[in-house]
Amino acid sequence: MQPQAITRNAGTTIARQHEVTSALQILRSGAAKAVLQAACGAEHISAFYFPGDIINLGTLEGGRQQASVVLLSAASLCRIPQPLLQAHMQHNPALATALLQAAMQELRQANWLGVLLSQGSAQERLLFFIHTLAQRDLKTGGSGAYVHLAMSRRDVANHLGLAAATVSRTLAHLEEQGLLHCSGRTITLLKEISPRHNFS
Amino acid sequence: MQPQAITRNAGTTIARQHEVTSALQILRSGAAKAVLQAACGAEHISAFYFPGDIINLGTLEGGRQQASVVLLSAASLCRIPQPLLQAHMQHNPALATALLQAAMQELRQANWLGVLLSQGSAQERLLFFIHTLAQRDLKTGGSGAYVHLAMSRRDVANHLGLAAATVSRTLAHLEEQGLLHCSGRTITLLKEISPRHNFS
DNA sequence: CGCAACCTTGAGACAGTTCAAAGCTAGTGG
DNA sequence: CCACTAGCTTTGAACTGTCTCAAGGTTGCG
Repeated sequence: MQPQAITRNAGTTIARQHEVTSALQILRSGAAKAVLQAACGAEHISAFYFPGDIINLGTLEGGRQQASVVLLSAASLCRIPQPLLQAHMQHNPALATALLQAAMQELRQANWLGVLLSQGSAQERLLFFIHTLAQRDLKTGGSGAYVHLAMSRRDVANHLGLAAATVSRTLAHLEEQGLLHCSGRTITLLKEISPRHNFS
Repeated sequence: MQPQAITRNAGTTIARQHEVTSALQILRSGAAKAVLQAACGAEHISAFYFPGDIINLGTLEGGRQQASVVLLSAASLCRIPQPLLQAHMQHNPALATALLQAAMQELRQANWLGVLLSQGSAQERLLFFIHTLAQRDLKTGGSGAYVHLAMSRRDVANHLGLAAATVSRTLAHLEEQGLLHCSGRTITLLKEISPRHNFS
């Protein structure tokens, strides 16, 4: 019973909504999106995952996966079987705490997305999103000066509750303002971004 | 070191954003709202709490309170000091699991709110909200036939990402359609509500 | 090279917002 | 017990940010 290293291609579904699994998956490289499917057919991308993120926290202890997770690029995963996880938890109670903290972190992000979706303009939503990606880049050793979007405009739009056309237009507008430069899926930040909706 | 019963009046703040506390609080009666304050001054009501709900899960294990919690009516709380909680957890490992499950439940609700905020019309948002309250009423022994709103229209509007005027208008419209009857803060359900955005 | 998916841009439509005024309700103090 | 007040709710009218629809441009892959 060992942790397993796994590699998969872009487009692969690595977790399915409602699923009950017996292993925790952690993204080691690449990017993924969490897609929440409503009964009526509507879909919402509730989160994006990057290296270090836990994919299926929800399936712990017999819970069900809240959303399907689809890879946005080729990626590698680390799979930790449930029994192994439990063995570790017995030796190391801090692990349970760490998982609870991870869950609270996810909740925090979902709540801030709620603030954005309920009160932000298209521009605020986009700036916040880019800012978040840049922060993430900083934390994982990047310069924070440019951001590579792993996802399509349509995915960004869906996540932020906008139309794809609006994302396109708003990016163009931000570029006119000299805030950033945008070429394909690479965004170069030209000024400090201080989204109106700051974390706190 | 015992659990404490506490009673407070409407309007009392029973948890503050960013706070680090050393006790878990559970709502025993009454209702409350969780208010997330952004640095810019914007506020979003991320959730409403009802009897049985845990108010400050986020403060467990040195975590910080994610949002302020304000009572919507006179209420009673049960306060469980951290040491007591930990003592129980040692005897009963299932308790840690239960807390993680509670956190995942909160996350689930936040995610569904996201779907609603990003893709639902005003009518869908309201129907979903009322439906949720009715379901809650059913679970706690009510008939599910009528719903008492513990919160103001403005609070409902804020939570659903609408203007208060829109909530008022939409309720009037739903009443015209014969779906429900609305008198003050009491809503009587006249037909089965099947929101387009079903849980799943 | 050709296809399929993605992205951009324009024009028009519309749901919901804002602002404002008037009606209602519940709590307070005389 | 009633008058008063502050906040909540409703409703109207005008406005606007974003959506939808559609057409053309671009990219990348087989």
